[in-house]
Amino acid sequence: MAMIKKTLDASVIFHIVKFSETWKRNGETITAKYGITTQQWLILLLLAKDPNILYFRYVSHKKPMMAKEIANALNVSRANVTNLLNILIQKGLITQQEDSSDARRKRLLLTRLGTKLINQIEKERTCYNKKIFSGFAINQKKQVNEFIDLCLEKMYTEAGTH
Amino acid sequence: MAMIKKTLDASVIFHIVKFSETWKRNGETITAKYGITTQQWLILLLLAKDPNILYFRYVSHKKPMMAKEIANALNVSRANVTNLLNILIQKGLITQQEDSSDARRKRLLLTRLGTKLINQIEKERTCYNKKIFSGFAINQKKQVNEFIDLCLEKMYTEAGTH
DNA sequence: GAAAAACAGTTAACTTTGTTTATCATAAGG
DNA sequence: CCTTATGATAAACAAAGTTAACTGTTTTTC
Repeated sequence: MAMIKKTLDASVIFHIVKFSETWKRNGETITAKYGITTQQWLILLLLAKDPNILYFRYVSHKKPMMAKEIANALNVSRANVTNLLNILIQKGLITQQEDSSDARRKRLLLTRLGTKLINQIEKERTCYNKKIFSGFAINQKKQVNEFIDLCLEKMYTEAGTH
Repeated sequence: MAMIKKTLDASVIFHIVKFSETWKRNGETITAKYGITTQQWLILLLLAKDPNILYFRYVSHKKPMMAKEIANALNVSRANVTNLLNILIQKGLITQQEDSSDARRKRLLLTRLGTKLINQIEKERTCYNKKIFSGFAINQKKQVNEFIDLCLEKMYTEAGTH
C-alpha cells in the first residue's frame, strides 16, 4: 500500500492548482456570455497589452504583437496559435496586418468590436476580483505575489522546463 | 483602444495561474518518464488517498474509491473518468472490483505495479517541492495556504460555479 | 551576388482531455 | 411488480494542443 505523507509543501501546491482551475472555470462562465473561451480571451488581453500579464514584464512592446509572441506568452506552439487566431478573425474580434518592413511578419490588432468586448469583460473581471479578494490587506496580496514570484524563478532555473 | 489598468488583484491571479501551469508542465516531464500523464497521475494519487489533496478534507474515505467520486474530486464528468480509467486499467496500474453490497458500484484499486509507480514518483515530487520552496519559512507557506483557502471559499460561495 | 540558413506563418493529421446524450443494468420504495 | 433513482458505459463530438512538412521572406555566409 502506498502511504503518502501529509506535507505543507504539497498542500500549498494543491491549493494553488485548485485556485487556478476554479478561476478558469468561473472565467469560462463569464467569457461564454460573450461567445468566446478563456483561452481566446487571454489572447485578446495580450493584444490589448494588459499590464498585469507576466509576459510583459520581460518583453517590452510598442508594435502590435505577432503570432509568435503570443505563442511564447502562452507557452504553446505556433500552429496552435494560428488556429486560435483564425477563430478570433472569423468572429471579427481581431485583424491581421502585414508588417511594412518584413513581409514574413503579420501584426495583430483588435477590431473596434474586439476592443468593446474586452472593455465589457474587464468590468466583470474587476467586480469578480473585488469579491474574491475582499477582506485582504494590500500587504497580504503583495506577500503572496512575491512568494509565487520567487517560486516561479526557482521553477525556471533549478527545475527543468520553461 | 482598450486601456487596461495595472492592479494588484489581477497580478495575483496571473501569478497563481502561471504557477499552476508551470507546475503542471514540469510535472508532465516527471510523469512522462513513467509513461503516464499528469491527469492520470492525479487519479492514482486519489486512489492512494494522498492526504494533501483538498478533496479529502471534505469527504471521509475508508472504502476504495468509485469513478463517481473521482469525477467529483477532479471536477469532470463521469464519462471522462471512465475513459481515463480504461487507460490506467490497460496499463495495468489499477483494477476494478465489484462492490459486494451494491452491484452497480465498482471499486477502484491500485495494483502492485500502480503502487510501485506512485512511490517512485513520490520521491521525485518531494525532491522537486524542496527545491521550489527552499528559502521560505513554514509560516510563510502557511500564510499562502490560508490566503488561497479563503479565496477558494469566496469563489464557491459569492461567485458562480463549483 | 548566389547559395545556405534562419525565421514567420500555415496546413494536415493526430492526441488528449473534455463534453453531452443515449443506453443498460441494478437498487430501492411504494 | 412497477416506477424511479443510481452507476457505468458507449458513441459522437468539440476545444486545445501537438509534430511534421510546406510556403515564402530575410539574413548570413562564402
